[in-house]
Amino acid sequence: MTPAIAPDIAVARSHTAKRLSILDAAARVFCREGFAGANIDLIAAEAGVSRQTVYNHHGDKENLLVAVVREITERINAGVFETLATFPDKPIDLEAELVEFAVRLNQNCMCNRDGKFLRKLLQTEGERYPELFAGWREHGPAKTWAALAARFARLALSGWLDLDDPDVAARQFLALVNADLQMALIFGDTVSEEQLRTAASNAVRCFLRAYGKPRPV
Amino acid sequence: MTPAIAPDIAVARSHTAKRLSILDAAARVFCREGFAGANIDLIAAEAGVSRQTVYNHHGDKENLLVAVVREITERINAGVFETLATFPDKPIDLEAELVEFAVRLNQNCMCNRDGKFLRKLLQTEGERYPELFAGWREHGPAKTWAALAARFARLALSGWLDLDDPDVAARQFLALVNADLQMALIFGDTVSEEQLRTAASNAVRCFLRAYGKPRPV
DNA sequence: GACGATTTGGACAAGTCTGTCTAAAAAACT
DNA sequence: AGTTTTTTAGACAGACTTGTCCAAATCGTC
Repeated sequence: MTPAIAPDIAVARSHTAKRLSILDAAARVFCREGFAGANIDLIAAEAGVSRQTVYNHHGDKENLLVAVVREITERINAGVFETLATFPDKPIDLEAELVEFAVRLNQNCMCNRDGKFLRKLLQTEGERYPELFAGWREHGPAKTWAALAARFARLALSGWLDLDDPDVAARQFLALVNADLQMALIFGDTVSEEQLRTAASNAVRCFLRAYGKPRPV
Repeated sequence: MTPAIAPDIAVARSHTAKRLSILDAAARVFCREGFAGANIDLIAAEAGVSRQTVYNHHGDKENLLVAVVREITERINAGVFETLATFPDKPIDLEAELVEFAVRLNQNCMCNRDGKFLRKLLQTEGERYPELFAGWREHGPAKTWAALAARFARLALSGWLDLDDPDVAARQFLALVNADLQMALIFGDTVSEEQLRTAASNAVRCFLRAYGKPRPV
């Protein structure tokens, strides 16, 4: 078996490596130059691959965009899921733990490279290829909001929070967390961890002033 | 005098009309297709003008982008300034008046066509032409935040609010107001006034739960 | 009706980009 | 070592853009 499987794996490894390299370069270039301005020769060069190879792997330029979006969406969803699992369901110090959670959320989902790429691609090409992003639209933020809302609802039930509408609260939490980062995100600046922590801290303080309750027994 | 001025005015009127028509069409096309994808023939057609006229007015394609950004930035700044003047400095019913203010702010500044254009152009071309948007960056949102913060500080002084940091509160207010509109804004959907009002209402309720005080005497 | 400025439509060269094709080279497999 | 698959480099046609040029047409004014 091994002699039959090993080559497949080897092929798959190099094949996949090139595939990822191309998707990576394509994401960078699409993001930097926009779809129309993206040059396939440049993508190939940045991927360290010949142009023909790009065409071999993904056919069309439009097809390449589809593949890029699919790839990034999957990575982001994984990151969101992973981070949501670290939500402080049974907190000791709710404020501190929410701040840490917010920092993780931003680092893993919004502020990393994938987040920046997806956000920009959405803005740039979202209207032109609505069907491309329709999936993300429903499975991405909507799912995130719902999951976060469920966590907040639980905290409300166990007496930590006083909420009317957990869905609204979840959206507001995310909005507050990004309040101080708007400019940096729009301009694609890199955000230092200190900025991230300050932003999260401000956000959580406001959130808990609005919805917090004294620590339950 | 009139015989000397009248023709100038008439010329200026038609000249200005065409100029605005071109800038308008250019904004639409740049926004839809990105800088690289924007076609000058298309801009001319949408402006109802010949291509040569576009070149007569603005010379270069890059120059045209500069003119578009300048024009839109000015319009937006005017809208922000005008709306800020309607801030409820001496409220009777603070919650209701803040909601109305938030709705106006979104209608006049964030959610109208100019706001959408500028936001998208910034995302698309902000990194490529940083000097182009540097002015906006400092004079736009920074000024808005500061002005709004000053209004909130006044409300705190007169006993309506309990604030640590008016600047943070101002950013949070704006973030909250947009919390429910994120998706629509990213995808360029049109936002109904009802959505706007609900969003503003949720935002103000949260904001006042965090920072509000019982009505002062 | 004549004049001056602006606008128009179309032609044009120069450049860029996509997507295909080829034959040669490299890599992987048996 | 021999075979098969993938990759490469380069040439190529076709299409599309930008920016310029020019002669004809249009417009508002005198």
